Amino acid sequence: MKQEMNENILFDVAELFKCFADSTRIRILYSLISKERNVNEIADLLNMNQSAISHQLRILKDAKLIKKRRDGKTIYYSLDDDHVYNIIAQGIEHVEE
Amino acid sequence: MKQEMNENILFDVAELFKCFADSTRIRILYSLISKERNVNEIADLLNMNQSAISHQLRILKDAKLIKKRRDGKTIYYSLDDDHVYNIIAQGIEHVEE
DNA sequence: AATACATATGAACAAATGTTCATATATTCA
DNA sequence: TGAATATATGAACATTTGTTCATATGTATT
Repeated sequence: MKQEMNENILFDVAELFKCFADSTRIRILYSLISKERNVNEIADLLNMNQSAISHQLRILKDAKLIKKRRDGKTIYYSLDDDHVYNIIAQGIEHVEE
Repeated sequence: MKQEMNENILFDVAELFKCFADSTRIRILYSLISKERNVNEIADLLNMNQSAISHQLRILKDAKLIKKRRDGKTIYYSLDDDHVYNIIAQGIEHVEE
């Protein structure tokens, strides 16, 4: 990590971490570590309504943290990036100390 | 990372990431990677007023991401944890792709 | 003790954010 | 084509959040 850092990059990093900074979104991401899931499955798992989950999935998708795949009526979401797992793992390590 | 995850832990992880999810705070943390700094130094560096920085330092302190050391009138802040560096580094890696 | 310097804090305000509700879009199947 | 299922979206609302302003606290120096 170089000494002089572009302000814009740190701004983007903050934007990225916003995705991990909400318990709904982080539970969604965590649930996708083991396997891909569709929207209603996630909603059931988190015991939240489908609309709330859809809104959050869009945020995660825009941030390129997850990707989608359609199979008939169903849309499956999965993690899109290795960093996602690593960042969550670091976070868990920190809070578990 | 184990399969069944305590909901509370993920909640705490989200709380942790909130610290990294604001550009003021992440610029503060980034500025502390190279060396400890006092409050006014940080305020000058980020071109923000002293009060705003103090408020954010308190949040970072409460989250145990930074620690303080008094030397006379001056209080020096520094990073309190290895994970801080690692989490920021992962974040930068992701956005730089 | 009085002044100056460094930092912290509380209240107020504006801006950003997450959820809900109602409804729209897309796909499948009878 | 029409009904059923799965997902997406926009508006509204309440809550949270970050900054500013004024002021308080703590320390050193004269």
